Amino acid sequence: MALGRFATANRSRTAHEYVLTTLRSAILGGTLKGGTRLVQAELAAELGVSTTPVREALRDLATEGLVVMDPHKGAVVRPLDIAEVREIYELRMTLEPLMVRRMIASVGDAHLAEAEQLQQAMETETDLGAWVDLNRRFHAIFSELEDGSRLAGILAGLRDSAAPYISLSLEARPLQVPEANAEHKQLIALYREGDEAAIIELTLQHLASTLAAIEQAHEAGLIG
Amino acid sequence: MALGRFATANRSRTAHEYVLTTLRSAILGGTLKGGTRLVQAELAAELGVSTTPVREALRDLATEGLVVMDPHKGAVVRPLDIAEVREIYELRMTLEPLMVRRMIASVGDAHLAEAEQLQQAMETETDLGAWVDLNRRFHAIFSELEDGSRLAGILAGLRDSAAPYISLSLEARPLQVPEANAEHKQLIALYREGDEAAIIELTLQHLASTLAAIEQAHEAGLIG
DNA sequence: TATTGATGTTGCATCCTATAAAATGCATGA
DNA sequence: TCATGCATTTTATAGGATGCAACATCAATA
Repeated sequence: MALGRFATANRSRTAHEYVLTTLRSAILGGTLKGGTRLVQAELAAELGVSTTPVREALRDLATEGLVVMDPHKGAVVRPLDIAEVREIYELRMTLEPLMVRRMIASVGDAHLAEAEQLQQAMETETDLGAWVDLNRRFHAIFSELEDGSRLAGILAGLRDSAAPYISLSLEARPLQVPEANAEHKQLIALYREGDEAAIIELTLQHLASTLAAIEQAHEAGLIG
Repeated sequence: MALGRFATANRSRTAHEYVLTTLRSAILGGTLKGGTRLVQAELAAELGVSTTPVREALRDLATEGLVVMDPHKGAVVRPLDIAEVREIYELRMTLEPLMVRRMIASVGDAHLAEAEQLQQAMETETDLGAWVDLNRRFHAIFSELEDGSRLAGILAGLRDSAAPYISLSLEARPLQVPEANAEHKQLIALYREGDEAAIIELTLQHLASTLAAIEQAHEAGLIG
């Protein structure tokens, strides 16, 4: 099942946590596609732990919404359909503005400098997987400002659920990358100015264009 | 710890599910108060299962946000503070209108008749615990119309998290009950008419007044 | 203050049981 | 005779119990 790539870069405090983060990365990154059966014994053997922490991790992913579990039947990677992606984006477009307002209040120069560094790295990054990872870290800088709040948790869950689709969409239409780079640059500038309305507008526009790209890729048959 | 009252009325398919629903009810109903330590061995003995399903249930509750778990430290019932209650209501006031729009589209006469029955039962109910349960079932009729959607899941989580506070607030200010009864009656009428704007307005007003009641009870020192 | 030891509790591995789905055999009807 | 439906067995896999090891906490001591 080729989880080794994820399994190595991971020094968790507990086996359960290790399995959880490994599986989550594999699902979000698209390595584990929707519909894949997740057999406890197989995963345990592959990751070098017993089935107990694997079961716990699968349950966590189930309540997070990334896998589906039925009693005595087992766990399956949740196969999102396009309707659910649309709902996720509807909710994000409703909630992200609230998040923006809070982040403006708590963002500092250090954060913006860090964001700028990542932004520049993304400009020159050619590997798509690496770019996606940088992108995640970029947005994490802002999200972590409000870490621990309900809103941040909900949005994180929504973003995670749509992440596999974004990866696929980027593969299908790589020209989205320069667009996103430009938007990130603009975003930093707007945060420097503290222009709330403009940030919200840019955010909504970014979400709308991402959803449009996913839908196009879906209609073209590039996404299940 | 007196979980027996919940433990009996529960015929789950798995021990894990049984523990999960039992603990959740106890937390939502206020039997297990915020800050209470949840020791796996104790719970297992009390519920007549081993520690394995208990741990799984605790993890579920942790990702639901009802308990906090630290590695090797254990689980504690999450002590909500008033700030978090405010955030929950802010989010609900943002999201419930979306939910209303969907529910109007899918509600039928049978649902409204069922809601009316519950509404009438609540008019005459004197026991507070029983009233709270009827209230939950009343709102569940509407929520279940959209069951399975992301939005419904998020809202269910938010409502659950605030539930202990609502219980406490009702105990502190029982006059909220007739108010709520009147609002429920009005709600049914508005759904019959399909008046979207009015339903949303009433919903927001209901949320605002509930939050105000909780805050008053909090300021009066009746709520931790 | 730092260190060490005792204690309680979690976390994990192993073994066993319960369950659901698949496979097999049998009977019945065309 | 063959196909089809039903009952029964088999097998794969999830769920649960138990025992032990790892860890955090706190108290006692230097």
